[in-house]
Amino acid sequence: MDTDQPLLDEQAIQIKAKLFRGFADPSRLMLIEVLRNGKKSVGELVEITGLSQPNVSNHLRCLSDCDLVKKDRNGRYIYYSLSDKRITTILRQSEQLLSEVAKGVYDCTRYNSTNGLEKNE
Amino acid sequence: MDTDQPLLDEQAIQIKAKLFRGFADPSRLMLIEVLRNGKKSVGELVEITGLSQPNVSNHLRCLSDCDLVKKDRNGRYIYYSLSDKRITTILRQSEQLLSEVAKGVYDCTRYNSTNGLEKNE
DNA sequence: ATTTTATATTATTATATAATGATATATTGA
DNA sequence: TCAATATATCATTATATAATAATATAAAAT
Repeated sequence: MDTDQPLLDEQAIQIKAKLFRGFADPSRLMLIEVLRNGKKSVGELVEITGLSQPNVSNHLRCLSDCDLVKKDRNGRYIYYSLSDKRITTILRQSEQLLSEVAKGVYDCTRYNSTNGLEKNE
Repeated sequence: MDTDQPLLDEQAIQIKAKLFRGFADPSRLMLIEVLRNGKKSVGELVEITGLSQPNVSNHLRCLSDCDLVKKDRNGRYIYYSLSDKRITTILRQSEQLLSEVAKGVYDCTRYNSTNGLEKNE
């Protein structure tokens, strides 16, 4: 057994996991997916996603803190957009991966969140 | 305001978010990172990561259910390895993205898990 | 200045899930 | 068969975090 592997950089792991958590929530991911089509105001995001306004706002703040989206105020509207096109690349590649492993992921019971996709009307 | 966007495919979002949750936990991500260097038995993974054996086993089951890793029994040992090289690609691209947004992610306070990196001795 | 509209914040509650401890199930060899 | 080793399962507990409701702030228009 080879226990003398180069040590794992725990900080690097932590931060990478944290990055993925940005994509790992259905509501946040939905917002990101919508933003792939170009910038949107908070109100538009609320309408399109059906999420509540505070919920959208909270997730946007999270994504913005993580520099995954950037904001751009125009009058009373604040337009959000993806900060980096690598985000799109990662999403595209995940879709390709999913085309292989979708069934397994679908059936996976360890986590099975049903949050985030209820309408608010 | 354009509310007549093509409807979001909620099932697709759910499953994609679920895929990312595979990568979103430090312990699981650590296992995946180790497996980037080639297949390892459960015992080796326990040693290398410092996680407890049941914890490793649980996470491996999760990853295996999701078809992100595959198992290969050899005598009493079960060797795990990454199932698809797209996983490596996604990880590499996330590293690139992180090189841009690392500070934001690091500072992000919305989620701040400190789990998963304690030793078990 | 007040009202209206757009967005953000905050405290609270509920839920998902990670870690642990105890135990069970292989597999091999004596 | 029994002991030893390797891995898996399961119930429990603890924690992280998503959603909500209520409220606050900011900008523009009247």
